[in-house]
Amino acid sequence: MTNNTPVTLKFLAEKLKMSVSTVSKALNNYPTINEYTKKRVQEMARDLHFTPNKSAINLKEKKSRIIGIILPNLLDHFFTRSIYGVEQFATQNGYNVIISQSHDDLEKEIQSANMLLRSRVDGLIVAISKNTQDFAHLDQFENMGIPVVYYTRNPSFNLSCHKVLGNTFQGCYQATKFLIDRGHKKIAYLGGPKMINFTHDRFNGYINALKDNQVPFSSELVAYTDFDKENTISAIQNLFSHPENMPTALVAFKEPILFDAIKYLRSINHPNFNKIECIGFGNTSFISYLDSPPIASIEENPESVGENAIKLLLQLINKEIDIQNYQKVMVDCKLVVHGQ
Amino acid sequence: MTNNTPVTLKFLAEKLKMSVSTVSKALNNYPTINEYTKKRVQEMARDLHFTPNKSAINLKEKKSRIIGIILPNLLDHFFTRSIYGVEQFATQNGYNVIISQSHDDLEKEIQSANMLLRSRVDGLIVAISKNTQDFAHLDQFENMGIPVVYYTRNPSFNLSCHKVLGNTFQGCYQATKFLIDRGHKKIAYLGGPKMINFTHDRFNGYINALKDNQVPFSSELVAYTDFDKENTISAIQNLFSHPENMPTALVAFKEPILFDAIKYLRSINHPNFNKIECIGFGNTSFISYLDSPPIASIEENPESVGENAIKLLLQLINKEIDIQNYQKVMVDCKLVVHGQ
DNA sequence: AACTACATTTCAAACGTTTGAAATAATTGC
DNA sequence: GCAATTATTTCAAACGTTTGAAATGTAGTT
Repeated sequence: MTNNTPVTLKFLAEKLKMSVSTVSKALNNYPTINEYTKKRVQEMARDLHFTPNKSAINLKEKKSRIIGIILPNLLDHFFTRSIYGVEQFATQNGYNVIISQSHDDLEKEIQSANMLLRSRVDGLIVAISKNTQDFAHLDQFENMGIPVVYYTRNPSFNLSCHKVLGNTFQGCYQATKFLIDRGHKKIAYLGGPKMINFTHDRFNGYINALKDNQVPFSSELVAYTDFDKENTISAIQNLFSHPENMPTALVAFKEPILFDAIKYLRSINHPNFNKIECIGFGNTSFISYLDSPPIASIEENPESVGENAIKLLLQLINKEIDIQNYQKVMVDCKLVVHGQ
Repeated sequence: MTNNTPVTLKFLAEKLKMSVSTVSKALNNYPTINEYTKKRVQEMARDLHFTPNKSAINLKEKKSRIIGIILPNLLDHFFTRSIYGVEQFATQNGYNVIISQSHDDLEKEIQSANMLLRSRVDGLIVAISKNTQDFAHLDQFENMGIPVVYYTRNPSFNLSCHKVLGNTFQGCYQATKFLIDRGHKKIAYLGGPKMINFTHDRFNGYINALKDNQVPFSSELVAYTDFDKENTISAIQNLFSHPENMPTALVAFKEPILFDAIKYLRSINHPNFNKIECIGFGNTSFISYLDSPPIASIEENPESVGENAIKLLLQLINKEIDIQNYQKVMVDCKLVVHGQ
């Protein structure tokens, strides 16, 4: 049975023969309302399935209790796992979350931003697209007093924004150190696209681990790839083409690249294949299905990154931190060694 | 520079020394408004970064142009891919999407439903949790005239609801037929949790393919597992424990189960391991990294399932289809044969 | 009975938009 | 030059809620 008259406060008030404000206050448990009245109102509201209209409340309250998230896509487990952290904490604090994918396209990112602005989100969490150079569409939010927290992918050159990042330097340092401790001297580094901001941090983690442990650096042991397969293969070929600098270990920027590397080395029957120890960022369950799994993974703790982002955002929303007092939060990575 | 006075129609009106209604109509391109006036208003709106308040519009229009989606989780590629289809088509038609995860928990699903109801979504797309038996929280929507489309996971016993489903019978039939055509007589079937509604459809696809091709059926070739690893292993052990019914091929309910199966068979060095041909539902990019990949995958076309769901939902919202005229849409699977 | 004190309820305005009806201004025809 | 049209703008109510101020009701005190 479809109910035609929507159940509003007014409707309840008429049924109960009292004023709208009494009904409202009764439902919101105002101390000035008589207990018996409250009970009557709440019962009626329940029986008639009264559902408060959020639009009306938002309009009155001038806030939406909605957090917007913009991210490149939902196919990357890093992002979906990070959402888990955001959602969990947001829900606990009475906020809802609208997720919008940019598909790594600036135009789509702008659209998403505008729609979230119209929806008057109380705050925004964003991982920018590969192509975002101009930030007008995101600066709008701060101009309207709506806090923005950049997470993971962020405008690295810009210090005037809130950021929550994986400590990708530390992660890469740790991985490299781990390999050094296992006796490797020729550790290859396969980096990601240079335009992604933390590419350099990871490289620095690698370099510093070498330096701190007196392992000589060679540029022959470093190559970069975007996420394109062909590109990755040629980068690996490059890495393994210098006899005097033949890698015995590999640190890779991200999981799919790492898998491509492992697969390639296996396919060419590299003589020391089973000696080569690999580590990459990311730690999907799929690893357990590989026949030659990486020796360890750099777990980026996406849930924790998400949780830190929403925590910071809520502090900004609640003005516990001034919006101009720009914060930078680093979330450590954890080296997960895979069992045999 | 943070702007304190929010830019509203009223604010624009004062600046321009005209009435709020003129401003509103100018922005909405009413034919009765003078062209020059429109231009002035639109310029001012642009310059002052006027952003219409969606809550106010929703309240007035009595619709939100928001579609709600409830699904078990975002870690499953089927769901994230399906969202792509929904989002794409929704955006094209001026709708936004709020995604909510139930984490396969009924309590959380109820919470999600209530929050979407308060948000006055114009329609709901839902894949129910494993434990959803009672539908009161979802029936609310239809009672308020808000259409609901169940997709993938749905209340199978209930005919009075709109459904969009993968044609899982056809997918499984096709896969089984493919294996029969390759000469297999002993094809094992590894099914999923019995409480998921399409478990039976898949099994029927398997059975019917056997029947239609005069391949004798044996219950020794059938086993079930929930998604638990141990459970899966013991199911496989079971399948391969009958000498007179030793499988030479396998159809698996879903990808992780399939991978577990392949891994196990490899680990025990099954004598005919490289002869055993496997197929499973799902078609992730991981497959390319496996050393013993499945011979084919049953591609469920999640994007298409999502797109069909949102298309149907929009037709219901626009009353092109009566809400009581319950629809069932089936989306065919496609067998993707791997490798050379 | 009159007053105070307190408990409870109601009034009325506000949030930002839309839109049909009414008002006003500009143009045309004669 | 004035009525009749037509073009353009404004008025005012409505959407569903919240909330401080005002009004009303009740009980207690003298």
